[in-house]
Amino acid sequence: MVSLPHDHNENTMRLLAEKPEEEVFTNVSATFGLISDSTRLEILWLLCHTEECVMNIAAAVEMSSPAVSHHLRLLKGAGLITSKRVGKEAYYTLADSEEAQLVHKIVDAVFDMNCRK
Amino acid sequence: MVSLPHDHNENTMRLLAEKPEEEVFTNVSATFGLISDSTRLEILWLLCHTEECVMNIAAAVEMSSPAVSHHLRLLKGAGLITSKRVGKEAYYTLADSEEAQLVHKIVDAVFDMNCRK
DNA sequence: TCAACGATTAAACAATTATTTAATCGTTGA
DNA sequence: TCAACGATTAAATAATTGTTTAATCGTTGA
Repeated sequence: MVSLPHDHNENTMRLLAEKPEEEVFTNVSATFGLISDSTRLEILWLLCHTEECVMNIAAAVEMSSPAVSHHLRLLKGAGLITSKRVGKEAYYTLADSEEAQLVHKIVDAVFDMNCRK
Repeated sequence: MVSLPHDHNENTMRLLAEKPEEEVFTNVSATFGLISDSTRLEILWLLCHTEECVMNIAAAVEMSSPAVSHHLRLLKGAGLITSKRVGKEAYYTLADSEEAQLVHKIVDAVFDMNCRK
């Protein structure tokens, strides 16, 4: 329950009463954090459209495999991508979850907008 | 034009041919960067629903005004919010632009999803 | 079985980003 | 006009995050 120094908008107090928990902001911002790094976004974009092993992903985004591995771990930890091991290779692709679908849609929407201007 | 160490998915080469420019990834990830900080997300959420001065925003998110000012500057620089000065106060609110609308929609969608679970 | 390969991990380092503190600017009203 | 207030800026500091390097793990095929 916060009190405001100034009182010029009755809207605000009502609004603050229904403000989501701190934790929700943390979780939501963490989701955006996953795609706020251009390398990681590039990797995710790739995995939205194909399934690939670490070496190929690394070549595609022109980064070392440890760096890519690190980003993959974050994306996987958040449940946005999945992996399977086939022989020596680990293949990554977009997860089949509601969250992954939503992020995919969101990424597409922002790309659309950004490519129009 | 990249070449891949391995060749196990014909999809990928085709895909890479239409991969967006590096700059697009940078711009898009920067947009997500704006809402990847929980304080800034909280501020933006607030300004999506009301118009307020810096002191009240600072009280609502329980931060100092210089810190809030700094975040406001980033959001404004990106065109997501606007401000007007009335007397001593500066009032901030969501910008009336296509980009701001899209970000608003996106934020709502992720909140919805996060609050259901 | 062991060398080669791809993937992962950990530690060190580099870079970026957020917050605090202190100083300054602009506006108002006494 | 000047003191009080709200907002902003700048510099210093703190915290977070990304990348490199080196070492390790798991799998395969010679």
